[in-house]
Amino acid sequence: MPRAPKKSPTLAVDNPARRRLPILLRRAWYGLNQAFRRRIAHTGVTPDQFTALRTLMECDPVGLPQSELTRLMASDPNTIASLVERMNTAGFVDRQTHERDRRAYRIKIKPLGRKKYEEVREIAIGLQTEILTGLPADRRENFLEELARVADACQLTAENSPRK
Amino acid sequence: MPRAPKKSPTLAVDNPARRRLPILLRRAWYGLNQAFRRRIAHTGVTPDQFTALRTLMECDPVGLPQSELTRLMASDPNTIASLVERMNTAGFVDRQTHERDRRAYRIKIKPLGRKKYEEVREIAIGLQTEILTGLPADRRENFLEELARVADACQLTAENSPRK
DNA sequence: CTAAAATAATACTCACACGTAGTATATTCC
DNA sequence: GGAATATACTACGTGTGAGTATTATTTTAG
Repeated sequence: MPRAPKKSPTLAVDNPARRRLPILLRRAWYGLNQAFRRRIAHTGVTPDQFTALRTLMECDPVGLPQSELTRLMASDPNTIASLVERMNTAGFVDRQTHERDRRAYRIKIKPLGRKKYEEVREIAIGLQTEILTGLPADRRENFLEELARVADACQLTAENSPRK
Repeated sequence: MPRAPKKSPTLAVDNPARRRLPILLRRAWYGLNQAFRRRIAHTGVTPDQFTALRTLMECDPVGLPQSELTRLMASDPNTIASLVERMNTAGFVDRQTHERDRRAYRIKIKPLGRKKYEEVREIAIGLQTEILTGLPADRRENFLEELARVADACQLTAENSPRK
């Protein structure tokens, strides 16, 4: 027996008539990042630097090893190395040799970094709130839950797609 | 009269205990992009180049002005200029002066570009399918619909956050 | 205990996001 | 029709993402 006809004819997942995950993710991320960058440009902090500051503020009792910061930011050791270097130059963080592992650094946020974080955080909260008004209030938590699942899947797939 | 207690106490929208949109979007986009880059590295095409190829394939009767490509990719004129230059050097596209506006270019996809597009497209479809299995099948369309709303809101907010 | 493997970071490279400033061409307004 | 304005693009600089290769140190295996 043939399958029952579907409500919509079967289209390839990349058919322009359909909603496509990569395109939507790209547009959402670029838009959010761009809006954020513009709104915080006057503070001298970039979006990625804010991510690092937030990570340090939330996880920092005595500072984080650079490798741990890399992991928490779902980023790359090279990227974080230069990011931390700029933030060190800017006086946002302090970079000391790790006390038990002399290969490693321990990154600590400095008072100026805390001050910048608090300043930018207000703007970040406003922006996130503004964006989420695009969804009905009773859909938001569920949407974020599903987005978290997709994010997990993306990260897992990246880890399972080796460099070669 | 005080407000009735809520099921969960009210947390700031950026409280680490909550799901946060910027963090999830960042993780999803970086993961997806990284997985895609690794899987197509052997073709010599980058994720952004594939986005350009797709845009040209889907909208191209006689080629697109560079500014139109910029708009469709939700990107920046400078970024697209260098992207197109690399793709021109690689032989994926052709860049001619626009026939009616001598300031502008007309970007056309070349046979090699089409071939690369078809090759990478298969991988892109596989990846997108793989990621979406992280969501129950009956949730996918709705999720994409809501993500599209969020993407719209992000893009709109970016446009309304002027450079200065 | 020493050789091999794993780990933390760096250096160099390219791709790309995007800001500012400048050039060339089009359009508009008086 | 000529000046002001708008548009399409380029040149150049900074910040960031990420791959390869290399160095220093730690851990592990034999």
